[in-house]
Amino acid sequence: MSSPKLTPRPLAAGSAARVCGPPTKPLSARKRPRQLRSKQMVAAIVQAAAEIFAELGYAGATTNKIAQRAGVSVGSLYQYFPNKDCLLATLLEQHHGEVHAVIDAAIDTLSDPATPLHDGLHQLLSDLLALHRANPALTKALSAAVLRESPAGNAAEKDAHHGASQASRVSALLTGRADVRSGDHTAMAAVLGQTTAQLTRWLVHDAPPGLSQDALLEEVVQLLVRYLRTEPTS
Amino acid sequence: MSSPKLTPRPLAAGSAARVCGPPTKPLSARKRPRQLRSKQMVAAIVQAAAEIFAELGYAGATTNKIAQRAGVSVGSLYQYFPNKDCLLATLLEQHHGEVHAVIDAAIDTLSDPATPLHDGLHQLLSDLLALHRANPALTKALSAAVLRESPAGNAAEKDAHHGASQASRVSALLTGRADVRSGDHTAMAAVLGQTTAQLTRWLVHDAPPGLSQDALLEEVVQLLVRYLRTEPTS
Amino acid sequence: MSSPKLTPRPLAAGSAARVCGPPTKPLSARKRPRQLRSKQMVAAIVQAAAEIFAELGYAGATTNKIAQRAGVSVGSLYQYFPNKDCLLATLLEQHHGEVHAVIDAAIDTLSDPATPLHDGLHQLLSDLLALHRANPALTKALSAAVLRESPAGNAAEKDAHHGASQASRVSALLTGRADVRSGDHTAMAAVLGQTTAQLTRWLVHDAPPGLSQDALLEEVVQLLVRYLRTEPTS
Amino acid sequence: MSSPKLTPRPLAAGSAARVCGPPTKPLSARKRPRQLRSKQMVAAIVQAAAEIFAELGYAGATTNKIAQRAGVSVGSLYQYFPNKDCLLATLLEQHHGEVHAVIDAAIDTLSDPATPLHDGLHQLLSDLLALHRANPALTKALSAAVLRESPAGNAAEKDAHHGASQASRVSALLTGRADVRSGDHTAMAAVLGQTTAQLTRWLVHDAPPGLSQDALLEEVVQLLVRYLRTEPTS
DNA sequence: TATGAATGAGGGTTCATTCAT
DNA sequence: GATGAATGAACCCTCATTCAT
Repeated sequence: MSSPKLTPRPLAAGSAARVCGPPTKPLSARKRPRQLRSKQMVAAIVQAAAEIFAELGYAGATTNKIAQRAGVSVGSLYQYFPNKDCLLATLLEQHHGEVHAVIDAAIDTLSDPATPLHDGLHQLLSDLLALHRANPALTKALSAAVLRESPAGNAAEKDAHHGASQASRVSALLTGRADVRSGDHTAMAAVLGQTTAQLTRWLVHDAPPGLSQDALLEEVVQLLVRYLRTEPTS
Repeated sequence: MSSPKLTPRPLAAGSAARVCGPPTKPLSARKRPRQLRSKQMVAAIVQAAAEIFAELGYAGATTNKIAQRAGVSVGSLYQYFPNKDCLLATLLEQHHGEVHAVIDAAIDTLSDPATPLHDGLHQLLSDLLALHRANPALTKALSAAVLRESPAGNAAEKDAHHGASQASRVSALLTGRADVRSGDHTAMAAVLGQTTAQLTRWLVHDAPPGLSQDALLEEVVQLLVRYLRTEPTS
Repeated sequence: MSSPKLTPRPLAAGSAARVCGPPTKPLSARKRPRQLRSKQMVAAIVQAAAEIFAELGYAGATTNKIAQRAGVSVGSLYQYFPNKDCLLATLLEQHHGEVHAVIDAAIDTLSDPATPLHDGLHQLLSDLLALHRANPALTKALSAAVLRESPAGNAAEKDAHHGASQASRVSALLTGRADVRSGDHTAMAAVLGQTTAQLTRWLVHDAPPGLSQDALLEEVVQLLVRYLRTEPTS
Repeated sequence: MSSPKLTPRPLAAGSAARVCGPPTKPLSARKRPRQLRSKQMVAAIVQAAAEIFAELGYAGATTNKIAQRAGVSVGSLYQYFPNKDCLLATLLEQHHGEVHAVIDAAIDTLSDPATPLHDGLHQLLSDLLALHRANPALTKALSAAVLRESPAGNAAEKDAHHGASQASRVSALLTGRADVRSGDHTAMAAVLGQTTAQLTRWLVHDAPPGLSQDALLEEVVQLLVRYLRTEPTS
């Protein structure tokens, strides 16, 4: 520090290479009951972390507060999450999983040529908004945390990987749809993805007052639709 | 690295909401020379803060390091910036100033009907990118920091205010241009602004590898142009 | 690890390379008063450390306790001693200094051929005993601490170096005295040194009950004298 | 590494001075098999403790690591050794047992007037060195640990007791040998014992580089022989 | 009796902020 | 004003020990 130090710590103690997240070791049937306790404990900790991060932000959160909120001792927390960063990584992974699920669903929907571009994108954005609105404070805290240098690169990488595979699916989707204009579909998919992600966050966390959310949502949909569609010819 | 305590020190009595930034009090002619020293000092501190934040991020930066880099004592730093957050706020304000200047220029350019939408927007994005690229690490650190809860709400508000006035100018601009489709120009201006801001950040800090920056930039321009323009009729 | 440190911990906690001991930077005349305060502070901390180590041992001692005993804040302690080990190293260095002074004096005394071997050695042992008896608990704690792995190798090295130079002086001394038998004086000096050091500790800390300290001291002197002297011929 | 708290946990009521070491309670014939398991378990734990102490030192060792190395649960470890210190005490006792065996052998050898003083002492030292060299790291760790305050006074006392009986045997031996000079044989035995013990440690753990171990060993033998023998008359 | 998850006091260290000089 | 030594609350994390299973 690792010290408690940096990412090092000679850590400091806490070494760099430590793997994150609750261990998912295979276990004998004999251990079921403990296993159950573990699961519950991990769940409680993760839930508590989500709450505390949402309330105080990553920096303001302390492992002791999280443990307390979870109704658990710090020691137990550290049994399952070797350090604070791993708590964040876990939450991030979870969040990314949800986001990716929504996106996958949208990809599926839009893979059907019968689905109008507009409808598919509207659905996607609505779902993402719903996701964020389920716990706005948390998603905000997570957004803030990812920007810190090397949070839990682990989660980041995992997400990047998954994101990449989705990007190619989206790219293929664009190519496959007749109502999408030609162009560099790879680049377009990337722009599409970022725009969706960023504007969703914006709508949830910093929506300009005085404008209806629905109207703004529709605007964003328009932004995307008009970007993608073939020029309507007379 | 202690966390940004929400209630750090027992607040000194009567310091409910300390104002940020270097004091700009009017002063007697007698104090001119000191005034000068002050200016230089403040400048040195701000510069040092920019460097340290860029290098270590907001959380990793310490007021002592900043003071040292500035060649000044911590005490002096605290004379001009009542706390760490104010340093951030100042940097933020400065950055916002630069951004708004670029935007204002773009508004001016696009106010000329002779300027093609595409060209004006391309210029805007190029300039913003240049701005970020001048010190990517810093702008990244600032981006990360703004998301923390209550950074220096002060700066945020100031920016919001200025942003609002710009938004209405943009709105008017849209209304004034014949090549912009009709619609809720207020909402469109907001979407336009956010998209520009977020995608600029994206291009500078997280551009997807394997795609040319220029191509992506052009894609973003397309995104905006197609969003705004009237449908091209045959 | 820890918080978002860039150069982590790890720190393991407290990195290896940190230099120990109070800083001895040259300073302007202007800083005299502070300098004085510093000196006093360092002295108080060292004294407190000596007491606490003596009372609780190295492991049982805490930097907070030491700071408290010194009437100083932990922060100040860390201003002068970057970590706990350095406190130990300082104490060790100080102790070694005293020991070496005593030894140097004995070497000088015995360099005079007129000084009987017995008298010189008796004096040496008496002085060393007095040194240990001045603060038996501390010297015991120090003895215990040096054996820990890599305490503050710094001090150890410094001592080794000084010790080596003394060893060669002793070796020369043996060679120079007519009443010392011939032999491998280098090895003899080493044996002499170790025997002196170890038995001194023994006499102070673990003297067997029921035997007079004086008698034991004389025995040790005999041990050394008989080891060194030429065989008394009839 | 937490320090050896002197009053760690609120002492369980009525556990004023917990006895150390594996319980040696007499048991029914029925329990034989368990008895066997116990023996093996204790042996495994002791062995593991020896390894871990040797590798990490007393302070660096943790009961969990020891249990793991022994292939046993912490709980089991605590069943046989009420606390960490007892592990140390056990190891110490074991080591002392071995040392005393060597010493007893030497006493026996030297009780034979036909055995030259030199040869007997040389044998003694050789054997002690071999003992230490069998596991230098462990003996070093043990040496370091004994110096801590109140290690397991238990073992210390036991050793002291045994040591005392040996001391008197040695004293008698000295008195009985014609080639040993007259004097306070009690004191001489004590000095002899300590010198042997300390210099043995020294030779194994801190032998000065550049000098042959054999030569040093012979020097130590000389030290002792010359201390004890009657003056060789012409 | 064996297990190992759970506990939680306490440790070393950091750093925003103050204040005597 | 300027300085920087001093402060001390708080942080992350460890590990000896307990106890439900």
